Amino acid sequence: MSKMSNLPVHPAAGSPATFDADLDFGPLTRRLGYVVRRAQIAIFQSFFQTMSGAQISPAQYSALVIIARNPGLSQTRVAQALAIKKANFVALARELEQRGFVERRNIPGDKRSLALHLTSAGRLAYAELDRLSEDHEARLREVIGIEAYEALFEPLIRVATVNAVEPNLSDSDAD
Amino acid sequence: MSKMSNLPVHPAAGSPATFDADLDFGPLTRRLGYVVRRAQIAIFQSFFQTMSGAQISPAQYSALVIIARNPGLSQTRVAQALAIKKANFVALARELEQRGFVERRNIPGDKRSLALHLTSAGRLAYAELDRLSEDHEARLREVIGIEAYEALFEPLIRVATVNAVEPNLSDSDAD
DNA sequence: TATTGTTATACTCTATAACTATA
DNA sequence: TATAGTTATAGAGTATAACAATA
Repeated sequence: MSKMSNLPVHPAAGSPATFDADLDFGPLTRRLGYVVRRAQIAIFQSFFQTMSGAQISPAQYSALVIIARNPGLSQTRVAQALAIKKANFVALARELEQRGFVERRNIPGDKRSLALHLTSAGRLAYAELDRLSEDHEARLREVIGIEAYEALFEPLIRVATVNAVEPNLSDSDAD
Repeated sequence: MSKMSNLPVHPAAGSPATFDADLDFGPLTRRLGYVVRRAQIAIFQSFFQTMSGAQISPAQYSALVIIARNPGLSQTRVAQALAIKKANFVALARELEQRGFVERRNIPGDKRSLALHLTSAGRLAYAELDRLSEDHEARLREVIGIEAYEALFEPLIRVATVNAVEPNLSDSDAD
């Protein structure tokens, strides 16, 4: 019941994983999902290498960012922002608390909610993590060039909304 | 030990999952890994919607493509092409065989290897799947625009090679 | 000795349902 | 009734080690 460390996403790392030059990939290299998937795996592996000293997963880092920039949010709200089920966010939040990065404060108005804040140690760690992750971005820029790098964000963010609900519908389930 | 259907990657689908406009995401929207990850999840969900009739996962589709375009490859070779561990490819190959799409032939030269080929049913299914998946690409193009869409592939493929091993090293483990 | 396909296994991630205590 | 945090659980993905048959 105690696991200590939510890390791995696919940290086996070390291996090739490139596109095999003497095979015919046919339409695969023109399937955005396939290409994005391969890119995501590679980036996460690279992220783990860069962050190896810090023992932090991409999910943990993203949670720290949201909490740092939006202090006082509830767990449900942070989970929602990161598109994580609140049930699955519990373990993540708990570990960040146990490592002394995050505080879960009771708030006056509502005894159910817990407001998330960074501790001073959390702020320190976050600053360092942010620096490291910026180094990681720099590494990626070196691989694909600054122009291509810059050009990726807007379309990818747009793609991330393909399944967004139309704004004038029932808007049923929240989880 | 028999599971019949390797499907879901994250097919819960249906919900928003967009970037929350009234929260500060800080550096997150400038972290390629985060943006690529969110895009990948959205694309896979969209893929499942488009392919819902065909009952096919992205991994199964990609395997069919490789087998279709490179008939006679061994399991290990296909797994390698897709960056899947050969151990984990066993179930996938078995299901494609059980659904009548793929044949595993013994070859004269080597009694260990199994050569993978599409059956005629497999070729038929593959043609349909390819058509559907092209429809899916069209949908993505509509969301981000044709120019942005076209511009994504080359940089993403390049990113996918960030961790590629330098060509003049020990080249140890194969799996 | 090395490789192919395979099994077994552990761990992570995600989704769902249900509970509790509040509201 | 509805919501926040939580627990339990099942399914799917992935990594590792080991084995039998074959090379």
